[in-house]
Amino acid sequence: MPAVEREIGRFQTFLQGQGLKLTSERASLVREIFATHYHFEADELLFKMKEKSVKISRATIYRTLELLVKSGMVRRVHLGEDHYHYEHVTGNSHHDHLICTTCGAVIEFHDPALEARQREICERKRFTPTFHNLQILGICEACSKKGELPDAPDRVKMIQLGALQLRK
Amino acid sequence: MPAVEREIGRFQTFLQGQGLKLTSERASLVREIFATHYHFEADELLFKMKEKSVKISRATIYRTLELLVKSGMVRRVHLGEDHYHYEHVTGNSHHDHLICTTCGAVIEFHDPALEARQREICERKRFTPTFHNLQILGICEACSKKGELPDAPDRVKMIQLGALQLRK
DNA sequence: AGGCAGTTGAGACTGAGTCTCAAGAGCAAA
DNA sequence: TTTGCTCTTGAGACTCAGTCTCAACTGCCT
Repeated sequence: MPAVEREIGRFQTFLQGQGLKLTSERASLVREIFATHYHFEADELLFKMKEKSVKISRATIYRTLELLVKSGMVRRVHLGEDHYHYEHVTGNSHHDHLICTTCGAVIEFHDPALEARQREICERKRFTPTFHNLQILGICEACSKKGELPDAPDRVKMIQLGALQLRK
Repeated sequence: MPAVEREIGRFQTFLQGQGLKLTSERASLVREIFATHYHFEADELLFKMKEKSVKISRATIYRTLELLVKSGMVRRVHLGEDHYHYEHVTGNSHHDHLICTTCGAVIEFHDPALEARQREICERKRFTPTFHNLQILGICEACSKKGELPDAPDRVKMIQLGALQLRK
């Protein structure tokens, strides 16, 4: 009765509607995605499958992810990185992200008032929204308690530059 | 007198603070960015400079963009594409984006109520925000009137082709 | 003049993501 | 059973934005 099997069923229904088939590769991917991951990257998935000795190629992973995104079961999100992350969608719980620039933690939240306000803005601009994507970057509670600063390497560099100027 | 020259001055001040210099390459880039562009891509900039016979390398463009981002004069934004876009920051006018998935139009908006709500959310999660990034994808007024369907990335493709020719 | 940090362009490199192509699987009609 | 068709797959070539390296150059300081 695991929920994962239900997700595989949902995917199969979607595929059939498109005249496509649920293959063993596709099923393993759905199983992997819905069993353990929350936010993940395509290559991470490739690695995990290889670890489990499930033979599946990079191309198939990307192709399946595309199908999953089309089916609405998986979402592509930006997490402030220079490449995509994915997350599975359970039910219809849309949410947005707080991203800690110090430790990389990702905190999810959902706020109906925020969504309502966005809809108002769209109406005012006569824009028909289909999807949105909000990331708030900053420092999480744990990191601010530790007093850590974001972007440490830059700071170090600036201090070094400062020292050089002083010497001169 | 032109605002552009003031921006160059601002950049120079920033650079000096870091023990760096305002070179002619850096000045031309700032001039280009603040004169005409709003949202732009790095390769687009490379193309424009070549068009104007200003000799400047890809590496220098990326390096200068990085400095401009550090200085706070330019912002890196995601516009729903798979690579970065940049926008210059005038004053401190933060804004977010409505992005038409049919024609690629980008509509800016600023909504204090939305920002206030975001601050409330952060407070509740004890998260210290430094920056946020909101894109709402959908269909703009003109396109919904025309009844056009999303996903016609011709415009983007043309820019990529332009860049490709340049590259070699 | 010599030293030195900062800067540059050319081009090699990286790595996520895409595309191509030949081979295989499954199914349906003949 | 054979033929034909569509879907699917893996291997690996390819793309392209972005990064890195390195030798050459600049201009300032002593």
